[in-house]
Amino acid sequence: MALTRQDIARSGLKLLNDVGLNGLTLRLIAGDLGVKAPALYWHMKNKQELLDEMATQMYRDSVADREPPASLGEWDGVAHRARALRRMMLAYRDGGKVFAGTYLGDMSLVGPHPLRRSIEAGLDEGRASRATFTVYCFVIGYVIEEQAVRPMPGEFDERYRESAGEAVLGDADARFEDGLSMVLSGARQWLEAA
Amino acid sequence: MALTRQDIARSGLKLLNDVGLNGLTLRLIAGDLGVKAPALYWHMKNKQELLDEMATQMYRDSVADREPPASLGEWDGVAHRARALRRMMLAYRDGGKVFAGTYLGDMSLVGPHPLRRSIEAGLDEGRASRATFTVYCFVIGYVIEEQAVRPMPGEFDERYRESAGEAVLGDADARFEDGLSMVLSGARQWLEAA
DNA sequence: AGGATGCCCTTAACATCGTTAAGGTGTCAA
DNA sequence: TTGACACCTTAACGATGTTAAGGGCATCCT
Repeated sequence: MALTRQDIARSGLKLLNDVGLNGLTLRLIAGDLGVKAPALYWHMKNKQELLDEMATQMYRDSVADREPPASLGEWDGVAHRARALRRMMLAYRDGGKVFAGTYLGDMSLVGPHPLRRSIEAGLDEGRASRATFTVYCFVIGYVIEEQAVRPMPGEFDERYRESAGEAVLGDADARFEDGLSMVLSGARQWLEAA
Repeated sequence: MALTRQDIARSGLKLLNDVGLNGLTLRLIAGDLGVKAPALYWHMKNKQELLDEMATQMYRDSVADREPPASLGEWDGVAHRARALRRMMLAYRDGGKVFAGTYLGDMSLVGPHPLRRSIEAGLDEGRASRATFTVYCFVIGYVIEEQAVRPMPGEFDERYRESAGEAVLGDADARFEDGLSMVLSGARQWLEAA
């Protein structure tokens, strides 16, 4: 059967864990799909488009994981999504670099605003977006730094052994929770002071 | 006169604004320095080491700009450094991607802890580091997203025109100040609740 | 039925990239 | 004078992203 852009993106994501972003080549992906490299150019116009599709695909695959239980309050939902976003990127080697700053093809994946209920109740939507965007930026930045030190869970870039401080070396999950709670409470209070 | 690692890094940073990270080639840098590409391998063992040196150099060049006036309080100093960190990355096309997650060669450039006075007065240093690291992550994440939409000040990636929200499209400086004030107050309160 | 029309892929090739091997030129010390 | 070392060149390698040209195979029109 004919290839689809999603097939290609999935193959790219699968291989990412083995070879990393630098080792990810069109010929490798094509080989994995039982096809020659130029065939990919029927489905996408260059490699950047493949990377964008990979980012879109990893976002798509994690949409269910990201959706918070309906029982959660809005801000617990924001925290839930932030953790899911981190999990998503950590699932792939260089996942942060692949996802950060790449163009998301299918914008409908983003879904309704996490603070939709408050917005319907009168909260300024622009301010609400700025607040959640701040949380988003923190997650992106944290994971990129995290993956620089730990390319994969369990691995460790030894160069950081003595130069980096405890804030980046210690238990990464706990450090993330610390930062997240700072950002969340800061964003929340910023919104309430209006 | 003989080349130095700093010469090479500076040339790389200068060319970055013209050709971007993807267009940055060893032969291009070598040509700019009046030298052939393999000459660079006398000074560094591969291209990644060049990128690390570039990150180190841009950090080095901005150290004066980052130092807050002595009159400022500690948290105003943290804000001052965060703004300087953003300016540093925005000064180069793809500056965020170059700097984020690259290994900083000269760790002495980081300087003393921004909250040094409070630490000497009894503040837990580990917690203080986690707080400032959170601010750092936000700045990194924000600038990466910012430069994805605006490769250079004044330019604009048109693909984002209709898909992205106001939080990323509007006045980037003002949006950064919003996010920064959220993160700062959140971090500060997290520290004080100990 | 038969020929044209697209879709999806292949083979071949290109320029350019990071990188290595080997060797040259200069300088400075013994 | 000779040797060693620092710094660079020339030549070349394999691999990469990308393009050009064409082939097989289904589908639809007449």
